[in-house]
Amino acid sequence: MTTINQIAKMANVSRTTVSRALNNSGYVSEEARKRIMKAIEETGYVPSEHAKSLRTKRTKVIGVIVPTIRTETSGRIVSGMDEVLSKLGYQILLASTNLDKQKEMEYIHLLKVRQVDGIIFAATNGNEHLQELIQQLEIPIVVVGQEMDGVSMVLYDDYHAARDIVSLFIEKGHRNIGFIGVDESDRSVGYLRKQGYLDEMKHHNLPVEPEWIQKGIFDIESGYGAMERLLTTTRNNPTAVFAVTDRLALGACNYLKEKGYTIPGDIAISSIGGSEFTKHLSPPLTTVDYQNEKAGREAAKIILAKLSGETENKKITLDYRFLIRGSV
Amino acid sequence: MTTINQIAKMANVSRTTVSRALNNSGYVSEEARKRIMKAIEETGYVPSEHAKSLRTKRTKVIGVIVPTIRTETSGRIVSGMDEVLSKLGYQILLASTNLDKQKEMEYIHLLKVRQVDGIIFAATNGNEHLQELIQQLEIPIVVVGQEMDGVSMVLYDDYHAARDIVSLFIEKGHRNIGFIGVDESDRSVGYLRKQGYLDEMKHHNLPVEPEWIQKGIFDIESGYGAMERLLTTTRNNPTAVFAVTDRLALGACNYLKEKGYTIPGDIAISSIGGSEFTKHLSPPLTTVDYQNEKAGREAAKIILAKLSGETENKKITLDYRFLIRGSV
DNA sequence: AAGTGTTGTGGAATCGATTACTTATACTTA
DNA sequence: TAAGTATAAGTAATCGATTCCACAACACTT
Repeated sequence: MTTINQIAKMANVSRTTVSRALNNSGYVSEEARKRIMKAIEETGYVPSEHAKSLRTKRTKVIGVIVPTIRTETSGRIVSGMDEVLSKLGYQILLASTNLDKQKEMEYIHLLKVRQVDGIIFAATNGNEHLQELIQQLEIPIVVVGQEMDGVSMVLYDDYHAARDIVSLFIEKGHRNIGFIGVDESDRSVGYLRKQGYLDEMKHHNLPVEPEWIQKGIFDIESGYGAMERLLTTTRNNPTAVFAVTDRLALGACNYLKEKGYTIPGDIAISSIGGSEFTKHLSPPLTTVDYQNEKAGREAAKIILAKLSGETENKKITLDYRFLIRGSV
Repeated sequence: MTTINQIAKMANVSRTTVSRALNNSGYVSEEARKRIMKAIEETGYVPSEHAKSLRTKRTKVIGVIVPTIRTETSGRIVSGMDEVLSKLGYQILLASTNLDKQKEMEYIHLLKVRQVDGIIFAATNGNEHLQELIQQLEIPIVVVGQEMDGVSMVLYDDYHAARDIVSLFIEKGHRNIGFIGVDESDRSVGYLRKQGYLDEMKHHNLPVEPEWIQKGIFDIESGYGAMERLLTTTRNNPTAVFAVTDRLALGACNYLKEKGYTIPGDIAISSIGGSEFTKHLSPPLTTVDYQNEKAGREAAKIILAKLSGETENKKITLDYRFLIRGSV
C-alpha cells in the first residue's frame, strides 16, 4: 500500500504539502501540485480512511440496523437510504438483528465502536433499555417506523392507514369486520394499527366481537392460523378482515382458498405493506403502500442534515398510497 | 470518548499493560487486571477500531457488492452471509450497484480504500475491465453466482437446473418448448441457462424454432412482453415455456391470464429462482430454489478461510431444489 | 527602511491503539 | 552460588493521515 509519505518523497515535498494538495486546504504551488498528482497517478495511491478517521473523527459510514434483510420492506428502506447516502460518498454498515431484541442493543454498541457517523434504526422494538441506550448515544440517530422520545423519526401513518382500510370495508357494506394483528408491544404495527381499526369501528357504531381480533407473528403461517381461528371460534363470522401486514394477509388468503371461501365474495381482505407480490395474487390484494424507499431516503436526509450541524430533532410522517384492488 | 490512555491512568498502569489485558497477550497480574477491568466498567470504554486497524491492518469488515437489495434473492444472499460473519464479529459494508456496471468497479475501489478484510461480489457482470481489477486486488475475494478466472466462487448449477426443467416438460409430453432468457453477456443467467435449454432439447431431438427464444431484462414487465412475442410471432405455438427468472415467469403468467390462456392447460411454465412469492401464485409456479442463504453462508465461509491463511481458490457448486408445483 | 500581507513550505504534535524491546523481580536448578 | 527462566510491567516506535505553528521569500505600502 502506498502511503502519503511515499508520495511526499516522490514529489519531493513534505507530507504536509501532499495533504494540503489532497484536501485543497492552504497554499500549494502549481508545480508542487503537479508533481504530487503525477506521483499519485503512478502509484494509484488512495489515502487510508482509518488514519483519516483517527485524526478527523469522521468515517463517512452510516450504521443501519434492520430486523431482517430477507423481506422486501427492509430491502426497499435500505435501498432508499443507499440512494441518498452513496451520492455523498457515505457507505452503509449493515446490521441485521433477525428479530432478536438482544441484538438490537449489541449492534448499537458495535456500530459505536466502529465510530459510524450516524445510526439509522429501522427495527421494531418495545424494549425500554434500548430507549435509554439510544438517548445517551452521542451519535446522530434516526428511527424509522417507530415512535421514540428525543430522537428524529420517520413515521408511517399507521393509524390513519388502518382507519382508511376499515372505512373502505364499511363503505362497501361490511359490518362484521375482523382484525389480524401482532403483539401490541410493537407500537406501530401492533398498537397503532389496531387502534385505528377499533376507532373506525366505534366511529360507525359497529360492534367488535372479541373473537374477531386475532393475533399472529410476522409470517405467513401465522396469518393462516389467525384466519382459521377467526372463522372457527365464533358463529358470527366477519365478512371482511384487515390484516396488519401483507404476509399475514397472504396466509389468511391461503386459508380461505384452501377451505373454498371466495375472495372478496365470502370474505374481503386488505392489509398494509404494499409488497410487490400483492399485485400478483388472485385476486390481487388491496393494500396500503408505505413507499419504503422514500422512508429510507428521508431518514438518510435527516442524518445528513444532523451531520452538517442541524441539532433539532425532526419528525416526518409519510403519506401513503392506498392500492385498492380485487380483494375487496 | 474514553481512550486506552485514560484507562491506563485510572488503573495506574501503562497503556501497554491495558492493551495486554484486553488482548490476553503477555503477562498481566491479577491485581492489575482487576483495576483495569474496573476502570473499563466505570467508563464504558471500548477500543477504537480505527486505531486498531491502522496498526493491525485488519478491520473485521467484509465488503459486499450486490446488484440491488430490493429483491428477495439479494436479501437472502446477504442474510446468509451475515449469519456466518456476525458470529465471528465481522460486519458487512454494503454496496449496491443498482445494475450500473460502472459502479461495480467504483465500489471495489471504495471498499479497498476502506480496507475491508475481504470482498464478496454478487453482482452480475460481463465487463472484462472488472476481471482485471479483481485479479490485481490483493484482498481476498469471493464471487457468487458467476464464473470468473483466478478467484474463489460459489456457483449455482444453472446448466443442470435448466436441463432439469426442460426435461420435466418433455416428460409431461411437451414438444414445443419456449424460452424466455436475458442477454448472454450475463454468463450464468443468460448463457448457461439457455445452453441447458438448447442441449436438453437437442438431446431429445426436439426442434427449436427461433421465435421460441425470447429475451427480456430482469423485470416483470419484460416477461410479459416476451410471452406476448412468443405467442404472436409464430403459428407453431409452444405448449410450455421456461423463463430464466421467477420475475420473468410472473410477467409471462400475467400475460397468459390476461389473454385467457390456462396454466398449465394451454401453456405450462417454470422458472429458476425459488422466490417465496411463487408459492402463492395461482397456479403456484414450478421453480428451482437455489437456496440463496446457503450461497451467502458458503461465500462467507470461504472468505473467512482465506482470512485465516487459506490461499487456494475454492469453487463450490451448490445443489438446488426443484419445486414442482401446479404450473406444469 | 520598516512594516504588512500574500504565498509556499516544512517540522512536529496528534489521533488511539499494538508490539518489539528492555528492565526488574522472584524462583528454579545444576 | 551462578546461571537460567517465568512473570510482570514499562519505554518508545509505529501505523497513515491532519493540522497548528513557525519560517522564508517576496511584493506592496507608507
